[in-house]
Amino acid sequence: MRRRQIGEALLRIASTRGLQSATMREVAAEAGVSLRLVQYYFRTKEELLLAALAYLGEQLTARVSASIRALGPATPRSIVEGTLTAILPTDDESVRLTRAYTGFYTLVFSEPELGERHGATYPDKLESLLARQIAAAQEAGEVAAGVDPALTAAALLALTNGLGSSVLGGQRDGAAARRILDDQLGRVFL
Amino acid sequence: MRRRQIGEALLRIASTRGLQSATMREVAAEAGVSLRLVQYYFRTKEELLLAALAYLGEQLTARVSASIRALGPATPRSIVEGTLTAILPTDDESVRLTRAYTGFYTLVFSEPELGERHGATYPDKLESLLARQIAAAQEAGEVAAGVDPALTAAALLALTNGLGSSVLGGQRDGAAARRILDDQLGRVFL
DNA sequence: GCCTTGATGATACGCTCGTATCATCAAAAG
DNA sequence: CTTTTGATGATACGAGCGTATCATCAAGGC
Repeated sequence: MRRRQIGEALLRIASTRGLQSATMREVAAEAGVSLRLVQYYFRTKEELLLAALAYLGEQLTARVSASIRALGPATPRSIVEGTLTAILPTDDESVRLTRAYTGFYTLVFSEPELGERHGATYPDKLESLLARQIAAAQEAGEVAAGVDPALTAAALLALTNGLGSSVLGGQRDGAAARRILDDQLGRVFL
Repeated sequence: MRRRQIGEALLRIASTRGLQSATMREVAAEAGVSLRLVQYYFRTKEELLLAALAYLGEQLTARVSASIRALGPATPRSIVEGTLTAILPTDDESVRLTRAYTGFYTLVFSEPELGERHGATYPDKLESLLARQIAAAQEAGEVAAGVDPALTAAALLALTNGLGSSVLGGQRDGAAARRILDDQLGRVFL
């Protein structure tokens, strides 16, 4: 559909030139349509941003589940590892997704209404999912008894986000970030 | 001096309304001077941003050393802990600094020239400092032998940055972030 | 066959931005 | 006393932004 085509164009701009370059005119050019058409399908820019954010969410969850599936049978560890490595910007697709996502994340800092209108509980859901898997692994004896699942899940997710920022900032590449994450995962899971 | 007064005004805006609201006119109003005066002391906006970034760096390093000093005698662990907790947005000052810093950090994503003109090796310096302290603690037997100082330093710093983002994003408060960080520190240091 | 309606184009409006220009004025220098 | 120079004010300019307006046109319902 036209809406999707335009929304994807915005995401493409957000992951290359940055979300602040995603003006109505730029989005129209990127999508190969006229400015009028963008306005026709999205009455306001906020509407367009919200739609694009929804598309991004779809792609993100699709990537996470694909990454979990790629790690073989679903064990607590494979779920945790698959989730975190899917988020880490290691290949082209994850770099694109992470770039676009952080663009929206920082945008919400200056336009809090956008976040409210979206219900951005995405990180919280991920975190509780991870905590449940760690708790399950702990019951199965794959995680040391002294580990607090909630604290550890939060730490792993924050670590992954921080590593992602450092990769996007050019401080290290995806492989190095992956090594750091794997090292920490190896300290959580026995 | 006038330059400092104006630069601090920009930082104040960056830490409250966000860096993208720091227009020349807003900075002038915040500093209580005319637009012309801002232009007089900073010929271009980039010059102003660079100067403000330098001021921010000063404040950041000052806070880090104060936080290390506050933890008593300088041991490897107190240095690591002081550095990381100084960065974490737990009180008003650190929230201000972190907000402003992430503002600049994300700005560099869209204007890479700004980062080049500043030599933003700040995170790398912090990371190697932490790695040295962890290695020293390891030699003193305060850190398990199986720990890789470089990987662990990177992980702790990325964790702290990720926690900072989550605090700024309203996902948790500074105290909760502090608990997560302390938990991880307790797993590194015996 | 007309007429409504959804889709598309061209263009304009009002605003804010960074920057530039012109004028003024106090104080220091000669 | 005059002149120079650094500091300050008022205002303008051109560009880009989101949004709005007006016109056109193809297709489907009656």
